[in-house]
Amino acid sequence: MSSDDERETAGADGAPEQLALIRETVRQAKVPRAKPRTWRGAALAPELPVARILVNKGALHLDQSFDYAVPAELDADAQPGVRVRVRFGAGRGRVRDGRREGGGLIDGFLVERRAESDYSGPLAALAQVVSPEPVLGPELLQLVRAVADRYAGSTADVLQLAVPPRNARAEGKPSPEPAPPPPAPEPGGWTRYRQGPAFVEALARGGAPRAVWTALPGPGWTDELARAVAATLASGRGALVVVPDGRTAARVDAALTALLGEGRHALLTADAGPEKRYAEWLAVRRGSVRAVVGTRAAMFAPVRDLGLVVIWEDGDGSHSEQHAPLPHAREVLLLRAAHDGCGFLVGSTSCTVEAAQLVETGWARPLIADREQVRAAAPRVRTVGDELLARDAAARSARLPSLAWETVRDGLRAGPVLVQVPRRGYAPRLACERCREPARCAHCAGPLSAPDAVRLQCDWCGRDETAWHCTACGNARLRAQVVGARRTAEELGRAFPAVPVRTSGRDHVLDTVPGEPALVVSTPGAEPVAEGGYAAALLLDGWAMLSRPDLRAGEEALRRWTAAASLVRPQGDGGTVVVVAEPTLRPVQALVRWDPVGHAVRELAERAELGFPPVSRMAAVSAAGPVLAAFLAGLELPPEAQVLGPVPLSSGEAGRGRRPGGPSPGEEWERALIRVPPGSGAALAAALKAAQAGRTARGVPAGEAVRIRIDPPDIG
DNA sequence: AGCACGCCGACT
DNA sequence: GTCGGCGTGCTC
Repeated sequence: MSSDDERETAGADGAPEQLALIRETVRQAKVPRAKPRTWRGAALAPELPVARILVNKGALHLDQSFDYAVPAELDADAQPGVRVRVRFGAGRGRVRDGRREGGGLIDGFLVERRAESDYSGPLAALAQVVSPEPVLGPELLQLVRAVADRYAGSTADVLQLAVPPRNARAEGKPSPEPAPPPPAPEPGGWTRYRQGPAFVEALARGGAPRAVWTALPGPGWTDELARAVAATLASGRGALVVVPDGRTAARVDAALTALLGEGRHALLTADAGPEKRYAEWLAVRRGSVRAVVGTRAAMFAPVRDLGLVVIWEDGDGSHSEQHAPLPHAREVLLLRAAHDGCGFLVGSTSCTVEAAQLVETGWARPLIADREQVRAAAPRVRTVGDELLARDAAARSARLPSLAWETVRDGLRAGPVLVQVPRRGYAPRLACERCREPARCAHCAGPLSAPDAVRLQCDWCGRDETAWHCTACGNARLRAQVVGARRTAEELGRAFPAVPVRTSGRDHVLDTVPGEPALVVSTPGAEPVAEGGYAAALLLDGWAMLSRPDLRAGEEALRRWTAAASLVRPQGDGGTVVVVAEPTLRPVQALVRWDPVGHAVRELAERAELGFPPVSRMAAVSAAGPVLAAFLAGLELPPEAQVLGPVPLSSGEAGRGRRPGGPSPGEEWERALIRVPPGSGAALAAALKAAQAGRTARGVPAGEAVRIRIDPPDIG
């Protein structure tokens, strides 16, 4: 029991308790718009005595709000957006001493004050206004609802992501005075892009340009990003930048500080403690800071009068929120841009299929550099196929082809050399033995797997494949692709004993390395920035990346290679990249040509042809077998929807850990995929949400949970 | 999720 | 008659 609870039960100053409701013996006949006049001797707020509350109870209802009466003494504080506590849940309540004892106190947000309630029953009173600080404004609430709809999730779940927990100390301190808008910046590095200066000028003029920015390799992008933010501020509006991790946030933060000085922007990352973080968030909400850079939780940051939203490196997996309903930062920012009519920028040295789609549909325009700019900024990229691996006698000790060997050796004379090695744990997938085309189901083009050594089965629709042959070359033999390159890197270190070896990986990530010769061994995404750029990079994880059972394997490999290669000096300064991968593969060729957009456009065309996301919208629904069958039977899907499966979920896929609502050990869970054509995504989400709401309204036994995942990432 | 209400069988 | 089994439904 909290101290608040005790205080109230004791009735010390007890105002809320005095206001307790007398249960009416006979329930009022259905009189709509009942006024909350069922109080005994308690004064209500004279104006707008009804408060609409979103209670913080996720599983209970998906969207519903509840009306409470506003006691006169809470009238002033009970403004829209404040945090409140209300009694909720005890059925119709026990009556004792002529007073109604409600359920426990739970947290909620006051979203509206009204004159009357639609609810016909007697209203309970607000128990407490936690603080008069309005934290949930109408724009943020609208966004929260839009995200909940987009992902077939509950408003309460999204609210938990969007509004940070309160910190009383941070709330007590006033935020700084807002700074006046800065002058519009010069275009700086944006002149390297054909439409770059126009984009920045449009922002400075108060316009809302939308663009997919394929950033040139090298360190220039942070300053360019800062200039886009500064231009937005110059127009008197706010800006929001979401980046994949704290390291990147720190780099953008530094660029903003260099351009704008201190105090004009907030840094919202998990690195700061709760008090600091909440203080920053409040400064944004109060309007004293107009620009934000942060990691994915910042996608909800309540920036005043939003003029620009930016997502950097939208292909990075950390842009997917880990909590229900698992929204993706790019999609949330798209919702914000659509609703607020603000500018939108997705930037990366690579290009996702989703970003390419934004351009193809005409919603956004490309911000790209001419080929000569690319040539001036990019390193030289060369490839080595694995057929050469073991043959080279000179490099046998490191099991490296001679080209890779020489590149490292030469690079080490000029500076640090980056070696990208795969992380462990990539699942191998089946591919054509001859040409390595991924094996796909003839019916739905889902990925094939071999549950036992004999049969072939589709992971999506569950059909057995009895006569597989490669659609690209006609071959009928498959192979499972497996790799292990970490040892190669270790041996590489031994092969250059005079050179320091530094590693950067999951548990120990380096920010930067000095410009002196060193071998820097890193897993993808953890590459340190080298002062002055790397002299060379060796990308050893080709097969591991391309063997992942994932639709995005090619795009993801290219993204990680491009990100690493972008840290290497330009070709003109001797920068060289060697990628150990089959030179004929599309992502490898795209890297050599430095053409991430071309790659994404081709992938997009292929996805369209096969009915894959993001051209179609997909949802994964999983539950125990019979529960799933009943759920699917009760769904009122749009007619164009196609249900694939269900198929049994392997225990690994079924759910990490034992989160509530997930399968318990030994339970047989299944998964169905539902796909709809472009334009029907909202209808699909609405159908799923309605079905889920129907179930949760009457409480669901623990074993009967149904998990819904819009845009499932793991559909192979 | 809790919790109360309600409609059934075995007790004083 | 009335105590209490848990099946159903509501929570402003």
